[in-house]
Amino acid sequence: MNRVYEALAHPTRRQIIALLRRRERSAGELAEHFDIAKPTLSGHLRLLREAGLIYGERHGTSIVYHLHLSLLEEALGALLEMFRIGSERSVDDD
Amino acid sequence: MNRVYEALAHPTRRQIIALLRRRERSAGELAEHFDIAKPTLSGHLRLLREAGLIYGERHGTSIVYHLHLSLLEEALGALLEMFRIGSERSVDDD
DNA sequence: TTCCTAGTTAGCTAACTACCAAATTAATAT
DNA sequence: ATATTAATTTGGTAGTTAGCTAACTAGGAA
Repeated sequence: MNRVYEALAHPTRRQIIALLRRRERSAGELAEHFDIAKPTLSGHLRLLREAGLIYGERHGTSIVYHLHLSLLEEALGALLEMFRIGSERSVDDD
Repeated sequence: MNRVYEALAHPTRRQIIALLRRRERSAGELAEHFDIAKPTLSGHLRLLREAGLIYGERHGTSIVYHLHLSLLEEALGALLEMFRIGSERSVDDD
């Protein structure tokens, strides 16, 4: 879970997620949206992959990345739950 | 906004938020929950303060921290919006 | 004033992160 | 087998973060 929060901590990675939210894209397509070197982007993709937020499928020479939407929803749900937004505060506990 | 995500990236800071979600606490009370040196905790509090997620009020010698719930909700709302969970993907755009 | 408690700031080290260039792997085509 | 294209891994540097101890500041009490 911690990895998810860490993954979200970088603007580039949040934008990658936003882009994949619209549709799947190859690493090269994603690269066109950023002014950073390929290895740097590849590193961000690896981090997002390790956090379980995306996964890649090789199609010929290129690798197409997809968003693991279910996991993202789960993460956000956990976030909401953690802060218990909308629920009452308990009075008696530590 | 970026500061909010960065603030959420550390487990200790998320736990501080969770604790303050239940009720306000002084820095010292918070410290009891963690096995870290006071200055380290103070640093986390400063970071959360700079992200706008908490604020402190001095009461005598101690400083009582409160959660800025509205800002946290706003941040989570932005997160949901960013990923547009529940909405349709557009077909025509980049 | 002096002392005590609560917190923060300063200064430092160790560990980590972001980044790039160069080398490497993988798939396909010639 | 060789070449081409796409992407990742490796190796290195610069900057950042988390943690500590020691020193400092703020408020209240003796």
